[in-house]
Amino acid sequence: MKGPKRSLDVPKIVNAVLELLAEDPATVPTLRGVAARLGVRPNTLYTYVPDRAALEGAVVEHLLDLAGPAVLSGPAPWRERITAYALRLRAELLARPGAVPFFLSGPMNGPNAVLVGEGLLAAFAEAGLSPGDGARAAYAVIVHVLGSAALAAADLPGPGTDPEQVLLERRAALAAGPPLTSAASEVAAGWNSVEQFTWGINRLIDGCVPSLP
Amino acid sequence: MKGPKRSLDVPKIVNAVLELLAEDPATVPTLRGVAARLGVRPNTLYTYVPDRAALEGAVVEHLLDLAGPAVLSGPAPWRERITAYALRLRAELLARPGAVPFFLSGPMNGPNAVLVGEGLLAAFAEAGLSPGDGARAAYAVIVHVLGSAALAAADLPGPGTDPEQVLLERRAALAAGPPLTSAASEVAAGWNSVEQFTWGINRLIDGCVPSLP
DNA sequence: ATAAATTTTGTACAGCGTACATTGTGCATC
DNA sequence: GATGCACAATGTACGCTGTACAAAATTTAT
Repeated sequence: MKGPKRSLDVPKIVNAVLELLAEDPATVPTLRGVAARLGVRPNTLYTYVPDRAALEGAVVEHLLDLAGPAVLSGPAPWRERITAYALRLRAELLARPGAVPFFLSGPMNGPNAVLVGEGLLAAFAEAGLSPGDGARAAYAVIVHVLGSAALAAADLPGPGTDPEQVLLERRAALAAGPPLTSAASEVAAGWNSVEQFTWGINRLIDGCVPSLP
Repeated sequence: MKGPKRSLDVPKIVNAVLELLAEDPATVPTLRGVAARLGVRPNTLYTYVPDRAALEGAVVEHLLDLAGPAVLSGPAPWRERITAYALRLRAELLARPGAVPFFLSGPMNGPNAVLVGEGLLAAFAEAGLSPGDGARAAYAVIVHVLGSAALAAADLPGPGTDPEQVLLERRAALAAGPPLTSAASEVAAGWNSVEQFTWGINRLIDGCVPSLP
C-alpha cells in the first residue's frame, strides 16, 4: 500500500461515538462532534465511511453485539434466552437514548442483526413454532424491544431532572385524565419500567407460543 | 384584540404539513418547507407554535384522530376494536413514513393520545383484564403499532422502486443467510406486510388476555 | 387622529451533512 | 538514494436546518 498511514479505522470511530454517548447519553452524536473528539476535520471521516448512515449502521451493529447475542444460543431454556437478550438490548438502548434514532433510520441488515435474528429463530423453533411463525414471532420481539426503547427515548425528561419527580408528575397527569386512565394511573405512569417491559415481552411470547392445546 | 389579523392558525399549518406528506410521503417535512407552502417566511410560524416540537405534536394529534379512535368505542367486540384501530393507525403511518419520526421525537400526551389510551383501556377491561394489566396491555399495543411502523419506515426503498422487486431482493438476501433465516426467508421477507402485522398484534393480544383457565 | 398592540418580515447565527480542490505524507519504483 | 505516484487529511465552501432579534407593517382601541 502506498500513501500516508491511516490515522483511524471504523472501530475507532464507533468508539468515539460511544464515548460521546457515555458523556451525554441523550444527545444524538453528530458527524462533526465525532470528528472533533477524534481530533480530526469532519470530512476526514469520509475516508472510512461513505456517509452518516453507514456510521449509524456500524454503531447499531456494535450495540447489537454489546447486548451479547451469545445468550441467545446459550444453555438456558428458550424463553429465558429470548427475554435475557431483549432485556440486555433494551438496557443498552435506555443507557444511550441518543443512539436509538440510529436503529430507526436505516435497515437493520448487518451481520449482527442477522445473527440476532437467527438466535431468535432458533429459540422459537425450540419452543415448537414452525419456521414461518418463528419468523413472525422473532420480528414481533424486535418490534417490541425497539418500539419500547424508542417511546422511552421520546419521553426523556430534561437533563438533571429527578426520575422520582418525573414519575410523580406523570402519575398526577394521568390521574387527571378520563376514568379508566385515571384508575390505572399508578401502573400507567411506570410504562417504561423494567417490570412492565418484562411483562409485555412475556405476554407477547405467551401469545406466540401456544400452550398445550 | 388589537394588531393585524392572523393569516394562519394551527390547523392550517398542520394541513400544510399533511399536504407536503401527501406529495412526498417519505420526506420528513421541515419548518421552512411548511412555511414556503403557506407563502410565508419561516419565522412567521413561531407566532402560532412555540417550536418545531409543538408542530410535530400537533401533527401527531391530527393523525391519531385521522385513524378514527371512535372505532375503539364502537359496537364491535373488544378484540376487533383494538385490531381495527391498530390497523388504521398503522395504515396512516405507512402512508406517510415521513411523519413517523414525529411520533418518536416527543412525549405523546395530547388529548387524542389520552383518548386512544382510554379506548384501549376500555377494550381490555371488557376483555376481563384488571386495570393494571389493561394499562400494560394498552401500552404494549401502542408499542407494537409504532414500533412496526418505525421499522417499516426505516426500511423504505428509494423512491420509484418496485415493491415487488424489493420483496424479491429482500427474500434473496435472507435466503443467503444462516440456516434458519434462510429457511424462513419467504415469510421473513414480508415482515412489513399487513398479514404479519395482524398476526403479531393478535398474538400480542392473545398473550395479554388469558383464555379460559 | 393618534397610540398601542401584535403580526409579519429582514436579517442573522450557529449548526448540520457533505462535496471539491489542495496540500501533505509515505511507500514503490527507478 | 532520489523521484513520482497513490492516498489521507485539510481548507474552503454550499445548501440546508431551526430559531433568535430588531424593524416594519397593520389593525383596533382610545
